[in-house]
Amino acid sequence: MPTPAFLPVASQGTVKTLTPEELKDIGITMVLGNTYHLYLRPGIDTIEKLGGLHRYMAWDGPVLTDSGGYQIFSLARLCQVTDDGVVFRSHIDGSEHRLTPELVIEFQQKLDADIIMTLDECPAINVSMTKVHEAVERTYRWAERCQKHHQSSDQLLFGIVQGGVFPELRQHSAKAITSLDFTGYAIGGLSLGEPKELTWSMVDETTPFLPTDRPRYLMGIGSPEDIIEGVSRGIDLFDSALPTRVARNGALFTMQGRQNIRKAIYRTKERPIDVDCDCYTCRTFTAAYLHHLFKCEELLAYRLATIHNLRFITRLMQKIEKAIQQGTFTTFKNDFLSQYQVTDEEVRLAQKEKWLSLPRHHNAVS
RNA sequence: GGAGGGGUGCCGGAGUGGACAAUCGGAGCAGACUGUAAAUCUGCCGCCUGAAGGCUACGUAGGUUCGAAUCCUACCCCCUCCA
Repeated sequence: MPTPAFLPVASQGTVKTLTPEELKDIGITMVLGNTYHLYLRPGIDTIEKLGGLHRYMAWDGPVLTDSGGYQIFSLARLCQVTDDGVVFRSHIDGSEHRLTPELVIEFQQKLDADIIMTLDECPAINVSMTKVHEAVERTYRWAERCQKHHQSSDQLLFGIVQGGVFPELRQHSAKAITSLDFTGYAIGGLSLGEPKELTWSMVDETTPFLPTDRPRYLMGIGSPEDIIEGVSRGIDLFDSALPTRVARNGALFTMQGRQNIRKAIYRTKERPIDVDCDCYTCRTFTAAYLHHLFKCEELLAYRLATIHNLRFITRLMQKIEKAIQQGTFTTFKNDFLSQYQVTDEEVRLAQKEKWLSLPRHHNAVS
């Protein structure tokens, strides 16, 4: 069973604001690139000519590239999905492009990533069961084509399970995708706005169908509390833009939960943002100084905050690993979650209300 | 001494008889962010209140009017120009 790992997002060939050296110091082992973004800019061939993504971004650790399936969802206005593939308009200049399962495999080969993903269709969370069903079927057919087209033996190809918030579709997709022989299996299409309980129940619908001897990758999950939940459900790999994005917006992870460094109470706080943390930021600067940098929109603020949040996550992963080895994971989980006070009840209910108010044809929540 | 311009909420700055507690910025305060079109977005922001509602407000003091930040009179202060 592999050690649980978190991959920071480096869509454009960079974990925003950090150098590879800093990532190493923080303890990051693998990063996530994005085929869609790198295809549009600078272009897959450009990166290939320059020696592949590792050399291009000066990162000698492993790289996992996402296929661009998520962008079909997040840039839906610019995309049109057919059985053949996706026709989309560039969000940069409006030019038209086409992505197919085969092209996506070729692109990722040219990028020379270590782990690559099949092209999947990731529908928005509030679409009808019929549409999600279509997406599940298409994702399966695309997975088949990706696998057929995948020749390189030194690149690991992962398949992706879809199914929205519908238990039967999750199961169906999991069975279908695992009928194909992939090195690892990902659970996609979650954490798109649905309530947490639903996210986890969908994970629980899926995992029983995944082979126990292959890594399981929960895509797009990356808050501290969610990583712990995921690990407790047998997930090995996580990625998310959350730790880094949230950092740039002033939200910092601490053992007592997420804290907004721009809050007035930090103006004069002489201690580091998280006294338990060993990151460069916490070793060197007071919360008051960080607060000031954020207020002034100084560029250093974003770097220091990103360093801290990523270090918080890598330390969390280390603690998780240790707890698993010692057989004390459940205790660790309970201790962590009780200390790391997640969103309060009021906020949770507001989120649920928001979710219930979303337009949909079939409501998966009873 | 004369001529002209101006004084609006924490700041800048609209408004120039009713739809104004007052556009819009900024600052301030709080919240969100999960396979990154994000150094982004949202809310609050005179006082009292959870809200309904009420109260006090546009330099000061009077006045005109059903009604004034907006019109009139006087005064105070600031800026520019001429002596």
